[in-house]
Amino acid sequence: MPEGHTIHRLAADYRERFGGRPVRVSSPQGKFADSAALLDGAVLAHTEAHGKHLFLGFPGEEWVHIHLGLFGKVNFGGPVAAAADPVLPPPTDTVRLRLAAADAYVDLRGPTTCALITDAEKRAIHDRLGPDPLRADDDPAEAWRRISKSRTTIAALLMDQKIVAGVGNVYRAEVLFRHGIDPYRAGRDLSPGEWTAIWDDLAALMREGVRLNRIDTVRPEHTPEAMGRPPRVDDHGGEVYVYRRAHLPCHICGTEIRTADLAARNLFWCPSCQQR
DNA sequence: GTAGGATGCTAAC
DNA sequence: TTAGCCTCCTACG
Repeated sequence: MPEGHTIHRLAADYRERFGGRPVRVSSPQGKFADSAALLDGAVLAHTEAHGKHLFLGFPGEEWVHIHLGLFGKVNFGGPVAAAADPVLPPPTDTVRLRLAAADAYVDLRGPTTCALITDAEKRAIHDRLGPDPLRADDDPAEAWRRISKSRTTIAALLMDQKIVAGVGNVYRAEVLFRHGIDPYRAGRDLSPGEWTAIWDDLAALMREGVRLNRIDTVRPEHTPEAMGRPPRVDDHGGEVYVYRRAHLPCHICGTEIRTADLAARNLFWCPSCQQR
């Protein structure tokens, strides 16, 4: 689940359900227990996302820094139904962080990072992240400065959070397909216009991802209905062109989708639609 | 029941 | 470049 759109969505969901209210803070799994005790009863004052990093702000410029990594999951819930005196279900023992109010809770499991940090430490995290297509004030030129000088492949550059924040393996594969760009092209071989188009498309796709809480990248004219084909089911919940479709025919040209290892991640692309 | 993978990242070699 | 971390789910016996 967790690419940047998930994290921005979580920032909004945490704010909507707990923002401005005092929250009970606990760490049933234990690894965040000391910090949870310090925060217990404090008001959740801010929530913010930058790329795949989530920040929960408490009074005194203290922040809970959360990074889901590959496995992290967040689960919102309410009281057990049909109880005369509504009670929240007890957390299971893998819950790293639970925030709870009288009528709602949110559980965090399996994150790479869940730590209490200072405002200065938070600033340092922002400083090492590139611009995020989902942050309105972020500047794509900052990313272009590095991409346009780099011999590294655009596929690797898009996954580098120092260069662009929030893009993961799905958006990487899909945006390159949508622009017909060979993933192995060097960053410096892209034109400024190509970069602008990629950035604008990422911003639009990821905004849609926040809204729907899933990744859909297939243009209306390429949906199965539009192309007169049987409906398809992508097993990660969204509709995509190439991600995890290795050896299946390309939706547009029928060529077999290829896959390869790139920087320890699976890359997917259509060798026919994505040339130059 | 078990193995293997997954939308991520970092430290160590 | 590799191992390691964190958890859950599916596929396969």
